[in-house]
Amino acid sequence: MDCGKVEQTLRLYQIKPSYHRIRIYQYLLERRNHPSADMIFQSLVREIPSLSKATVYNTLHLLAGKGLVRILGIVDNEARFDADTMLHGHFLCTFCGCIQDVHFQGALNDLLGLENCTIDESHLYFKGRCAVCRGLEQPLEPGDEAAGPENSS
Amino acid sequence: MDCGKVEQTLRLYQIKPSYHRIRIYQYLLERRNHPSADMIFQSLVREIPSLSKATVYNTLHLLAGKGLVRILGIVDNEARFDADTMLHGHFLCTFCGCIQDVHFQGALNDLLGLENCTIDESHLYFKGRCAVCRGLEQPLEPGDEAAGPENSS
DNA sequence: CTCTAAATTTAGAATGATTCTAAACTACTG
DNA sequence: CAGTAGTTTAGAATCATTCTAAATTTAGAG
Ligand SMILES: [Mn+2]
Ligand SMILES: [Mn+2]
Ligand SMILES: [Zn+2]
Ligand SMILES: [Zn+2]
Repeated sequence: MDCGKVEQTLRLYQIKPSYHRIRIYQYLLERRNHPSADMIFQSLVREIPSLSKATVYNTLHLLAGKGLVRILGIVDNEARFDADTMLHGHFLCTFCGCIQDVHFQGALNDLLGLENCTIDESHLYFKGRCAVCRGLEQPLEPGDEAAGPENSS
Repeated sequence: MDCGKVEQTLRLYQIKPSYHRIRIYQYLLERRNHPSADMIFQSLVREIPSLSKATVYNTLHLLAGKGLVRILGIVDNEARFDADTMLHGHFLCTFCGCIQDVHFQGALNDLLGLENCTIDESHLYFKGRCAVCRGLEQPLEPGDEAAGPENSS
């Protein structure tokens, strides 16, 4: 992913493209892991030793507030982040911990009870056992970044 | 809600119906607030002064494990609990904090990418501003149990 | 009823993700 | 250079949840 392009996008969304912000957003765009704040921090701190975890949180919330990043509540006690803001769902394998994108066809025609509500966000989550983990007794050795099986889509 | 009926249901699900378990499950059945563990604890500890928060957590996880309760991840940093295990979605008003049930018509025909996965749980969440809070500058004074507007369904 | 073992409950400590705070640093302006 | 706003930092604070070990209750046997 081109760094200049990342910078442009940030500017487009009224975010001053500081070095840290570029690197954090770039990380999200390149790895489609749906990482936690700590996964981002651990990966980037190798190259940016001065990086603070507070900066990661600050930046992620800034990006989310501007609509560049979505916050997933699919895992207990830990936020996950996704630079893909198109409407799509997610599947969490409770065996290996991987999170896959789920695109769907068809739609919910009517949402009973929300007629007079304003909807800002929609989240569709599934949990279960992924294709790789089906039939396994032990989860596969997790990769460096806990990616689990590659997303097929 | 009849206490004997609650007891029966617990037994049906292989849960020994201790006094605390009955009261906690009964709370969930009567109030359809989608409460947090702490809301349950604060409400019940008035009548059961010896009640421990650990018991609330223990019981909720026991009930969830047996399929009598669903755990909602709709609110940041706090689990919410629902004794309604029928498939339905939820709407969180980010203004007043109420959580409403959302029943839907239509369905997702195909879930692309999950062909070889086992799905154990599905969650559909919406966030926005509820009918009562639309147009308000300040959220309504929250009720004792943070119920927000009554669920219309 | 009494005795034991298993199950349940309890208080409080520990955990861990996230948020807060105040200081240090950087980029820009004049 | 000096001043200001914006950014980053380390570490403390917060708070829901989990853990632990002891106390209590329950159920069954004698
Ligand atoms: Mn995604
Ligand atoms: Mn519900
Ligand atoms: Zn898996
Ligand atoms: Zn509301």
